Amino acid sequence: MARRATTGRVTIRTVAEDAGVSVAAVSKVLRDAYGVSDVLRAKVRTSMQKLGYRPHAAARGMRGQTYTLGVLLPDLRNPFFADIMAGINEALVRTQYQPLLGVGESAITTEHAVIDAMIDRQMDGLLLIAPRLSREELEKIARNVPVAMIGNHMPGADGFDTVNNDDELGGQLVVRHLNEGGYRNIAFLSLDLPTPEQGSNIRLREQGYRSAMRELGLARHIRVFSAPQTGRDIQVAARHLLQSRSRPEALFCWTDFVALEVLSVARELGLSVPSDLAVVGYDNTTYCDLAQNALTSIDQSGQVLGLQAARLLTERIKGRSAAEHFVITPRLVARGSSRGRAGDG
Amino acid sequence: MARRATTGRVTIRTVAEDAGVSVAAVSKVLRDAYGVSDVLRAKVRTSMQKLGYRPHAAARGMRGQTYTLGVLLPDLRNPFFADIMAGINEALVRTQYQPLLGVGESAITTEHAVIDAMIDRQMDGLLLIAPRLSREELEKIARNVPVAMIGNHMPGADGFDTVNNDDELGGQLVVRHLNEGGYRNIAFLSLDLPTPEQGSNIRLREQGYRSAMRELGLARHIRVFSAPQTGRDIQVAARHLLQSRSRPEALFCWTDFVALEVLSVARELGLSVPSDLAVVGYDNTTYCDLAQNALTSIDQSGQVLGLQAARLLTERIKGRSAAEHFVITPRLVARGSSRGRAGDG
DNA sequence: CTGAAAGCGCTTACAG
DNA sequence: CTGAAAGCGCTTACAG
Repeated sequence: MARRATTGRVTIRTVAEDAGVSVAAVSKVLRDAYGVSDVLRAKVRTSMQKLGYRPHAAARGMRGQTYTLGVLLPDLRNPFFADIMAGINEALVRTQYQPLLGVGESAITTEHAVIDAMIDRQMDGLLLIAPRLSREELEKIARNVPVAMIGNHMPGADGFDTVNNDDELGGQLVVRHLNEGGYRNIAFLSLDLPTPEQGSNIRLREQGYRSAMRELGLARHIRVFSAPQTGRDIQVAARHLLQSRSRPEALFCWTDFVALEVLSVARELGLSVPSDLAVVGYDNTTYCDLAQNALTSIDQSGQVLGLQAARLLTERIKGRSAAEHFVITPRLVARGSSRGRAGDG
Repeated sequence: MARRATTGRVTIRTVAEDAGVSVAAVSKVLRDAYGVSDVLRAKVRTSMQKLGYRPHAAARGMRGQTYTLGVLLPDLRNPFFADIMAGINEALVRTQYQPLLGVGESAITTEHAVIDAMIDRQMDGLLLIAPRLSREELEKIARNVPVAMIGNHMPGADGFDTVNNDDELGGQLVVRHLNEGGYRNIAFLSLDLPTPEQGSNIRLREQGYRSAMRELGLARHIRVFSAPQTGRDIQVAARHLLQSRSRPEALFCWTDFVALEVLSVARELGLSVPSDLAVVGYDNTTYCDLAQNALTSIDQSGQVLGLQAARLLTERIKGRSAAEHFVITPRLVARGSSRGRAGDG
């Protein structure tokens, strides 16, 4: 254990010796850098193959890149994030970059800890999915490391890129669809947030809901409720809402998971969907399609969001500094949960 | 950009100068290593705080540990993995270790790529969740890096630790429960695997199913079907099975997600659950509890599995070399989907 | 208990 | 196009 000089590890130097070239030359081949002849490159490649060389990421990280991208997820329960990851992987396949995920647990302190850990590990870029962090905090982080963000509108941000669907339009699509089905008394079920950020996607969905209601002359029916994050608490809030005298005819929930809980409570209360109550979600996750849910939802193309964000991030790592803000058009997928009011169809 | 000597980064050397001690001393404080006086330690801590020092993980990785644990997940769709992660985080909070996740996409080649990437980044240990890799491959990886595995029984493996629930018992619990509800013609719906590993948890659930059927004198009813991974394909297989003349009275599905698809198909076909057909899943994920599913399932305490595995892994990193194989007792959670046969209740 | 020095495996100017 | 040398920020024996 004394001196590890000949510990068996195949390093850039082993390869250099085997190929009969300098260490610097091997490094250049490794990085696909400019200034090596094809002959030399071929020799080095052969030696690498033969010796089973694997670059030591920590050593690379000391001087150059780590070829690691940090992806921050709010949680592991929402299957929507799987769509986003599929897009990220699609963008990164055939590149040298490896995505590694951290879970923020929807808590600002945990998010900070995870982001710090990623920066400490010299990750080349950060892809933040629906972070709770404020714009100031994000700008600060983006000064240290390239950042792209999904699921939070900050069109004015000039330190990092954003990729979103048009949440306001999404909210409008829902209201118009429900109105066509004969529903008038439509409420919005939002998330109970300690610090409601202005540009958050939830807030924009609500704005879309409000503006469409007004447009359709339904301003008097505008009502916004909110429920916490976890299953139990959602049920309590939903039960309270559905048992009240002023129960709405239709409930637009900010995300699918909440809508599924509402469907559950409606069934327990003996309400029939969609005649007594219409329910609409957001994200169009796989569960919407099950016959027992048949949940109408907004598809925001998670895979495209992920693909686009990963591309913007790698561009930024390569040097672009002007911020880009990409917005996708959402699409409503109608299912049984909003098929029409009793007596209207 | 020429020489970065004074680039502003706070390093161990900056701290040493500020505290008026040696670089080696700071390193020792950083690692909580033996052989520093309380006075020196206090001085160093103060300087670290004051300067906002953050250890450079890549540099640490060059010589010692990276304090990073790699967690390999098969996919991001199954909410069961969120329970496991909660346990992992619980075990790691207040330690220096940071878990970072990679997604294997249920494909051996991707799993290999992710594991290689983690090893290249000098992660201190790997926590593999239900990997597809063979025992030989796992033993080989475990020779390079400490490994703990969840969701795959390999009691004989002596190179790494395993943490599992007793899947065979789980399978037996399901059959006994269904039998008590008056079901006799009980089938098992397994996963279509290219290379079915012997000790895989799915295989053990099947064994439990078989042995319990025999025990109850139902050997003649033993039937094992299988379906692929993805939603669409599962539905096709389920539809075929439920439309056949020899439709079983009860279907035990290897995991909740498949059971939810079966419930969906049953509803589409106009079958009533549980009188025409009982359905049981495995993992007791949050969706089981929704009224529209009311899915009976086996709870294998994902959080405990994760907690235990993370503990074993850190022990192993600290030096233990004897393998440990931990097994948890599963528990059946009965819900409406298996309440009893028509005419029996 | 404390510190000077070597070295981990790369990348980066720089000189040839 | 090619290579020798310095250095990234730590940890690790080793000597004092």
